[in-house]
Order: sequence, then C-alpha cells, then structure tokens
Amino acid sequence: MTTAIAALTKNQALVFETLARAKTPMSAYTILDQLRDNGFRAPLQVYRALDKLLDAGLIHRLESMNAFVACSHEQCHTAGLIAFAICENCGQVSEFADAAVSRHLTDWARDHKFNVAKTTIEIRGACNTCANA
Amino acid sequence: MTTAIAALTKNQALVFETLARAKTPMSAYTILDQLRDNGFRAPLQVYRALDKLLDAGLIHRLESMNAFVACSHEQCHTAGLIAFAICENCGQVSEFADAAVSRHLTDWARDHKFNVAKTTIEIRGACNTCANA
DNA sequence: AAGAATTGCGTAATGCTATAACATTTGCCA
DNA sequence: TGGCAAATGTTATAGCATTACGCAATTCTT
Repeated sequence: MTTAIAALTKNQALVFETLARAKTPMSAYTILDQLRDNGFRAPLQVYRALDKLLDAGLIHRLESMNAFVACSHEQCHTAGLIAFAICENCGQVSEFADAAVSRHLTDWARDHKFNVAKTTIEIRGACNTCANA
Repeated sequence: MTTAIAALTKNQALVFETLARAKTPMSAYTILDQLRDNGFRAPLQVYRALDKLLDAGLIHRLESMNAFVACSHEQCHTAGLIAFAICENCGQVSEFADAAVSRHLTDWARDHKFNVAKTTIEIRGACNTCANA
C-alpha cells in the first residue's frame, strides 16, 4: 500500500497543491484560473479532481460558501465529525472535531432512526484578529 | 404591532405560501416557475422575497442544497441554534434545536475568541421511512 | 501478450444559482 | 402634499456545477 497522496494523478495533485498553498478556501473557478498555465482549460477538469480529493479526505467542501479547502489535519479522515469556523473577513478557516457535539448529533439520529450519510457544521463570523481590527 | 405574517408584502406572501405548501425544500428557480402565473418573471423577485423571509425567521436556507424551506416551528426564531436533518431520498426536512450542541459550539467560539454571526448544521442521509423501503 | 474493463482525460455545450445596475412605483408620514 | 424609504420590475451579467461524447491510459484476466 502507498500513501494516499502518492496515488494522486497529475490533475489531482495540481489541484491539491493549489489548495494546500492557498490556506484559505478557493472556488473551483479560482483554482481553474490558477492552473491555466498547467494546461487546465475547463471546469470539469477541476471538479473531477475535487471529487476524488473529497473522497480521499484530503480536502473539504464548505457548503456555505461553495468553496474548498485543503484538510488541515494530518489524519483528519480518521476523526469523526468535523466542524469549521470561517472568518467572513479574512477567509481563515479553523477546522475542529468536537466529540461532544458529534455524540449529541449521533444520539439525535439514533433516536429518530435517521441514517446519517454526511454532516455539515459551519460557523460563520469574525476571527479574533479581524474582530479586534 | 401586527403579526409577522401580516406584514408581508404581496411577493413575500406568495413566496412564503409556496414554500409552506411544499413542505420540502425548493430552489429559488423552482419557486419562480410556480409563480409565473402570479406575475413573477425574474429570479430577483424571488430572491428579494426570500431575503426578507429569512430576516423575519419565517424560512430557512439549506446551505448544502441551495434550497429553502418554510420554518416548521411556530416561534422558531426565538429558539437558538437550529439543526436540520435532510432525507436525500424524499426531501423531507426535520428541524430541531439541540441545546447541548448549541452550548458546545458556543463554548468553542468563546474559547477561541471567535465572533459568531451564523451557524449551519445540516445532517444529510435517509429518513426512517426511506431507509426501510 | 491480447482482450476486456475500469478509470482518467479533454472539449464543448448547457443548466442551475445568485447578484448588479437602473428605472419606476408604492406607501407612509411629517 | 411633498419627500423619503421600501418594494417592485426588467435586463443583463456573474458565478457555480453537470451532461454528453469520444479518446487515452491503466489494470485485470486469461
């Protein structure tokens, strides 16, 4: 077995590296623009790579802003539910796993016989730095 | 003082009634199509009404599917954080407020000096009925 | 190694979601 | 009744995502 990153194709690696460098969320079209020089010409080339990277747990999709970020945990796919705090001013994203929150939502699902596929938790607001500026 | 619903304008009322009848989430464009006979001609007419209804707490936006639902609580805007369980098969949405979840996320924000504007919690999956079918 | 199956890639076209910009109308109330 | 604020109507445009098709590369099997 090889590591997940070694298994990436050329396009997938290019998209992942672009996101990893950015540190803040990027839209698919922004990624596309940055990869024009690498031969990217159509949105689908980006979306296909993003799909695979999402499957591999290397990146996350932020539903509330139609954008994507590289995962900031080494082994985040092993963690359970992940939440995001997104600064609407500087774009900084904090990724965290809260076991208590995860447990309560799991309990709710069990009590209501709801079969969970995926859970999204996104906090929008201002980070400490921006709130004080 | 009048009730919130009495203060709605014609367009706002039309959009709200459309959502309330539907019981499942609708996109802005689906709403538009259903209101063509009522004189609606452009997306903006829908989006403007949706904005006001969101402000009034009469409807909710589901970030993970770019759609809107009528609020299912009488006085839900008085409740704190609201979470949604969305069945990806039948579209049914369950709206619930979990105090413990809310408290843990608030605690995280306080500990990290993050100034919360809005929080989104959306569970995607299969409802009990659909999971058994 | 040949053939089949799977996966990835390139391109064009299209569809869905949301807002900008500007003119006009409506309702309120001072 | 004049003036302001909010709501409306219309056109155009920006931004996000997928469908459809054909080809190329890779892997699996025999």
